[in-house]
Amino acid sequence: MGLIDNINKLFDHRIRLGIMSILMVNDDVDFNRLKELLDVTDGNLASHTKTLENAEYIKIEKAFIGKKPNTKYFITPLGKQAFKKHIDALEDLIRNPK
Amino acid sequence: MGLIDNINKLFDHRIRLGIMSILMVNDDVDFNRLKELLDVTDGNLASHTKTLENAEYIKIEKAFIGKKPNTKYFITPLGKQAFKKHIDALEDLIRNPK
DNA sequence: TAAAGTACTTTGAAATTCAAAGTTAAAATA
DNA sequence: TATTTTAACTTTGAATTTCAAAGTACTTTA
Repeated sequence: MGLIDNINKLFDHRIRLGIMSILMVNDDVDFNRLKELLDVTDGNLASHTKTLENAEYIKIEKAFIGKKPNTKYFITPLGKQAFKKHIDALEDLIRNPK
Repeated sequence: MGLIDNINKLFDHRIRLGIMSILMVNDDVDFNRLKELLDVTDGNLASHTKTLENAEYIKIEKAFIGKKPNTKYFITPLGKQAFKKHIDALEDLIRNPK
């Protein structure tokens, strides 16, 4: 087994890493806020959130705030767990690469 | 400026992350040892080391050990600096994503 | 009713990744 | 001496990923 096997491929990507990091510490974040924090285009953000959603690492909630449609993202328990494991693997790799 | 701008794209990739982590704590590591630690194919390892070499993050040294050719990899000061910066950005992102 | 905003989905091209096969040169073996 | 093996790649080509831009559907505001 290689050293990097516990590093989650889904989190190899900076944008997805950013999304997860943000969702780890914020109960909910909406589309535009994520877009602004990460400085990405709509389509790009949408495809990365979808990737994380397919893995059931995040979930989506749509609602109207006043008159405007609003989409919020949440991290799931599975996502939280996977992310923690990834961070642990990262720390391990960096501190302990034999 | 987005949250993830200080994350180095070259280190997004698990194999390159692994190579750098290993070279951060080992003065020199040879091709076969890297291959074994990371559990990758020859061609795959060669292309990732080349990517890091092109960025001048690592350097190569060829010699014969006894009768056998041997290739050693080292991290450069630039690479060390870039990697530290990346790790700091990662920590920042994870602890502080606003 | 026309224009603008939200949150996408689709598209298509470019970039990246990978294993496998091929290469080169030296070393060991027969 | 001829053949095989080993190290460390390079090349190839296919699959996958990434991305911005364009398109979509619905809603609100002017």
